[in-house]
Amino acid sequence: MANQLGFAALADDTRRTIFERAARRPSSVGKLAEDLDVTRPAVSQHLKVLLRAGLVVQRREGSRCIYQVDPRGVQAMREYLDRFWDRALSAFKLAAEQEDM
Amino acid sequence: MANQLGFAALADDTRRTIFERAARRPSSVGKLAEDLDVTRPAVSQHLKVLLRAGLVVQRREGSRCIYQVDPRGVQAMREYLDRFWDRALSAFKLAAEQEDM
DNA sequence: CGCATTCGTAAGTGAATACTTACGGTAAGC
DNA sequence: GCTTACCGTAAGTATTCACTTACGAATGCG
Repeated sequence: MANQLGFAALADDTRRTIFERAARRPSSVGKLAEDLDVTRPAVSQHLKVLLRAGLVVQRREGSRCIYQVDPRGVQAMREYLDRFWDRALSAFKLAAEQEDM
Repeated sequence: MANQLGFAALADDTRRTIFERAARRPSSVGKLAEDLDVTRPAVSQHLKVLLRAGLVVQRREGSRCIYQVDPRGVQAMREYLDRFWDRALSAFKLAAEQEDM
């Protein structure tokens, strides 16, 4: 859930902005689309991607749809990345040590 | 240096594989392309993206070009992500507290 | 010098994707 | 019931992007 999808979901500028807005406060689609140089349907599609990546959750409130960050997905993504960097750096250090010999 | 470029650089499967190989040991382009289902020029192009993201560095060795992980870039990317997740989660918690009142 | 190795890049192609407009469907207010 | 607000999705388009083949430049070796 938190690997390829997560990277791809946050690789887009507009989508990352939407995610950060949803993190600031749970908001409706129309609210998230305000002052954003893309149309509301575009925001809907971006939210769909963030949903599939497990980074946000949705909740109906009357006729509006509220999106907010899913802390579990964020946590999972964060842990995956920590392991990712750890592997990269530990392998690098190992290679550096072998270089010295 | 470590934001949009970093996300986009690691969003691609092939590129992430190449990065992990370069992390395991400094390698030439041809070595990185071995047993990879893309051609060597494709690997060259991927390395260019990783370079611009500051995740790897290159060094000439005779006629070969050795690529290895840049720990500074990795560290910078990691710190950027830590702040990114922290902002997202802290805003969520703040919103959750206001919800309780 | 001739030839092989290694690499980067230009040019072209097909697929993914970010975006738009148009439309239908559901909930709220009169 | 009718209109309005809010939203998701289908369809189409333009751009991005990952990939290939073809070529030229730089290094090493005989």
